[in-house]
Amino acid sequence: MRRGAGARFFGSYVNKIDAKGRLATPAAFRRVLDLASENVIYCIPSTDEPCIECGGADYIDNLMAMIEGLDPYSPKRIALERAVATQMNPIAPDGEGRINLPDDLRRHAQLNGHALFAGHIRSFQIWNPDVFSTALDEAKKIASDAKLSLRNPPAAGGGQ
Amino acid sequence: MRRGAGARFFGSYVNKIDAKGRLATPAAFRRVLDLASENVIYCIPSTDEPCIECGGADYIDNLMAMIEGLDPYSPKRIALERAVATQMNPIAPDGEGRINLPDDLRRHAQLNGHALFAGHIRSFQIWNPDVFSTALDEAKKIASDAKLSLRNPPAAGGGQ
DNA sequence: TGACCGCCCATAAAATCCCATGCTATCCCA
DNA sequence: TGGGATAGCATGGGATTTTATGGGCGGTCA
Repeated sequence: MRRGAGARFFGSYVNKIDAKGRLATPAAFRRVLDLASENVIYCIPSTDEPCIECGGADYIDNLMAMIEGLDPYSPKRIALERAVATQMNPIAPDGEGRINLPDDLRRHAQLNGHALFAGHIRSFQIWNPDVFSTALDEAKKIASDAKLSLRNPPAAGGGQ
Repeated sequence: MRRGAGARFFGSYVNKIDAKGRLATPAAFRRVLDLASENVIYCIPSTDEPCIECGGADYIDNLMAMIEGLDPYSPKRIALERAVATQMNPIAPDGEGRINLPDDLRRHAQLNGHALFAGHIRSFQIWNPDVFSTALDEAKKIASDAKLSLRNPPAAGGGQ
């Protein structure tokens, strides 16, 4: 099984939020996160959608690198730093890989009894399952158009 | 050079789904997948047909390269990630090369007792055998016309 | 003092590992 | 060329491990 740099978040999983507010992260995602080396999941409310964006150490490293590529005192950079850093929640899962989301995150994603984990390759998102299903339908429509404009990357084999 | 870079999925095979839901992948396909280097088969429900699209590491690498070429937060990319990544299932075959398909995939392909593996050159598909036979008849009809639009590939540089 | 959090253990269901078994195709040697 | 030996393959089933979930307990901080 490929690990670390090459590992990706795939698939979607629905888990229960128990009476104590705990939510088990899917085992497949835990393996990608590599919690053994750093027991933290970084969670931030999406600015555009009612969901929570999550990732591990390399997700946050990549995000920081993109921001730090901007000019040090540009308004854009300062705004991004503020918007991202203040909203970011590093959450440590318990021994069984469960997390306890803060109230504001839970409210932002409209979570109640169950939560859906959606793999987004280098990150994953947490959704209310019902809200997600409509978002997925939307995405499929856009994707079926977008697919037609995808091109084979140079030097790669066939496939489409 | 990756072993199996030139290998292709040819032929069709019908295997049984046993009482535990396990399904043996044809040995010929296993060799193409090169499970020795990464024991995963990537499976996604086809958007257009009642079947499951499957491939190995290079299949997914190619797909991901197309998506990751887009800007990180562009709506198109997010839609593609959602439509593709959340529907993608990385499935690890057991010691005998058998896979256990999740319920949603099994339902999408209308699988019950037996499953048909259909080679598609760089990927393969899993079908209900009965459904496949009508799809094959359709394809044969279209193919006899489509052949006329085939052209010779450029002589130089193309191969690998 | 009381809500909450981190830590520990329990459990049932599901996934996975490991070994066994016929059957078939292939190989090898006379 | 023929026929026995051998290896590969799809399939079956018991044993083991993983995983999601539930609950208890002590500390801590307001």
